[in-house]
Amino acid sequence: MTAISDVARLAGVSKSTASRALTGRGYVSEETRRRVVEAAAEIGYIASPNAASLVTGRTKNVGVVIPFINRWFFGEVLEGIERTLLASGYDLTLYNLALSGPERDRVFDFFLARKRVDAVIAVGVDLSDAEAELVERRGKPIIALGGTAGSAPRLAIDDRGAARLATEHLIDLGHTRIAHLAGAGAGSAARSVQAFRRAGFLDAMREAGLDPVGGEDGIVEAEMTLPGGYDAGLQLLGHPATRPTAIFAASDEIAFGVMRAAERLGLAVPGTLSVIGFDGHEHAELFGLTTIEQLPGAQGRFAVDAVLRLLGEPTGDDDPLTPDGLPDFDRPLDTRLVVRGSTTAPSGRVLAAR
Amino acid sequence: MTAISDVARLAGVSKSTASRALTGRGYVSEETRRRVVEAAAEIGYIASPNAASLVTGRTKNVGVVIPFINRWFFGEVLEGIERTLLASGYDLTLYNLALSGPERDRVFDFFLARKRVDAVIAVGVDLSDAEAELVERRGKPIIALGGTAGSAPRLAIDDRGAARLATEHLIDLGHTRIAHLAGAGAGSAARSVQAFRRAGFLDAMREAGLDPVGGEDGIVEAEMTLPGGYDAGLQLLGHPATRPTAIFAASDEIAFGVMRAAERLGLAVPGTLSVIGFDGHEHAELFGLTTIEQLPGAQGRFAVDAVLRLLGEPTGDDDPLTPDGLPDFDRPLDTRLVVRGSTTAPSGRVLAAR
DNA sequence: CCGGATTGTGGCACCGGTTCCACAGTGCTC
DNA sequence: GAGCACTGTGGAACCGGTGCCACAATCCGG
Repeated sequence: MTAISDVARLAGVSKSTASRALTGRGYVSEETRRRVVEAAAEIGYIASPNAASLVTGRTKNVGVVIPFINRWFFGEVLEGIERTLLASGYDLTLYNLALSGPERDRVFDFFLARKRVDAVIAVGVDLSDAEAELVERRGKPIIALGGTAGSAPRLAIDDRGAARLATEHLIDLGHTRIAHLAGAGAGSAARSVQAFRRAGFLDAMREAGLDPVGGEDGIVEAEMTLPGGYDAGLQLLGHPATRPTAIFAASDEIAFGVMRAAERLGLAVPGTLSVIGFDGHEHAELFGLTTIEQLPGAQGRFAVDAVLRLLGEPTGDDDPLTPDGLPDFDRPLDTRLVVRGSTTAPSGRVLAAR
Repeated sequence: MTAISDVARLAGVSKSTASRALTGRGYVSEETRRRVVEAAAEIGYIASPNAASLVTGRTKNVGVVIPFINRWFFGEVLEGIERTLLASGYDLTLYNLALSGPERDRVFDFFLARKRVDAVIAVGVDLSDAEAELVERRGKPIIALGGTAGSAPRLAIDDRGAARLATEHLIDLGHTRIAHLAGAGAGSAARSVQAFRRAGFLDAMREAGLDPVGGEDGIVEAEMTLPGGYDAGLQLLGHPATRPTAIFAASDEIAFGVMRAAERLGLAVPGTLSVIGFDGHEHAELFGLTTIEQLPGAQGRFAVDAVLRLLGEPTGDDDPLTPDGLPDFDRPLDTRLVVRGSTTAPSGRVLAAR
């Protein structure tokens, strides 16, 4: 266990000079710095971040709260965050936060409130005001990515507008019997991504004067996974009489499940059924899925940039997004409609049947 | 910023007594403990892990090195690790380690060598002896899960034996024209999972006196992703003359890609082509994929248990795996063959064509 | 040539805990 | 009743750095 005092002794300087030489803060002559650095290398000195954090109050560590790891969107975000933090010399502490329950409270009380992280990035979760305040009161900024965290700055796409766009794409193609496979929870949690997408769907339908097809109140909920989409798809497509000619799925994973269900039922996509997804999943191209593309990896990087700026870290980015150097939290993140083979105009046969 | 001295003052005791009362170490009367705990709660005291780590040398933090996040197997492992660590009060610091390159060196030199983590779990990577030693020399145990880390203890399935079993399943069904879609790198990195699976395939083929079909030397390599399997599948299945009747894919994701390629080419699975995968992917059931199932989530928990034992942490597990309380690193982790609809006996037509 | 600014260095307190040691009181054994 | 183990508590050193302050030397402007 080599300490900085060992380095100092070997280099023939005081602890403070050694510290200045190694951190680059304060005045040190070039000659002295060289000697200290050499001494450190010679004995394999590695600074203790703990000791440094204790006095500086900075940990060079960012906490990431994320509800799922094994869903494509979240995995991409996490990868983007990880790479960017690493490049800036920050560690990433992962909290795979369940949506609710005692485990969740524990994460806040026991983990996040402690002084281990400098900031928190909350991905795709809705933190209550109390939860957010618990962290912020301790001087740690929070950035919400695709969710909310009390009144903390929020980076997100325009889910509602994009969902509306997706639905309008189907309407423009001539579909009138359109269903929405909403993400589970779209009805309950008012501010969730699922709820926004559902609202956007309803916006477009209402404006076009169309009634949603399927389900009890016109919308079927599905777990945001491929099997979830499959099950909901079987349910929705099971009865020929009430079958829609087009489906807007709340995520690409749901859409893949629907396509699988359609295949199982012998329904041709897009011949008999058009499907549009949401996310821009990496498999969307291979399966020819029309979708609303967003870029989760880039969003992760973006969130890290924002956090580092809040921490006053130089980001080396000489083109700040706004004059004050902070990103414009009001501007939604980029999305675009990518039209592929899974959507087309409704077939004459089906139109006639209607 | 409340410190333990504030708690001590409020409770009318000394710092040391407050510390003992809160950590539960050493003698404190029940009455005093109660007063201290109350005082702590009253002022919202939260201990600084930094300060504690500085003196105890323990960080209650485990580093996880993992090459991919967005591949099913790794995502599952990560989730399993995360939950288990959290339940034991440990933090998880994530290092999304690329397979090689300067970033990789940086992770070792800059991050892992520092004193931030108590131990390292290396998932699906092959750490060189030098890399492993760099960490172990600092007194931090390493556990390798499904990879290697110098001479560190290793938890893994029997990839070679399981691959052999998968291949034998195809042979038992009567297939003779069998191809293997190996994971990219199976040829180069000798100790990789891909290489073991490839070897197991060759074991079975050799024993049955069969020559592998397809590719230059009888094996086609694929990225271990769905698109990777799709591309390799198109290539392998493109020429009717050399087309195999069965494929053993090195991962389920490759297998899904192959099935998609077969669909594109109009080849029925399993009618014309049998496919067996490897991993037990959560979508395998939905797609009727025969596979070698392993349980990555459980493996992650298992690795954490092993690490906590190495750290001398009581795990509350009163049924240790071996008498010394450490898992049996020589016994391979569980796998089993799960037969579903994607494999069957070769059709007469194809047999005749041969 | 003098005085203030700048550069370079060492000493020391301090961050917030843990732990060792000393000491006092209590209960028990012989 | 002496001796000892055990319980309970406070004082102080210490973990490994950082940063403030004092001090010396050099530089530069007027």
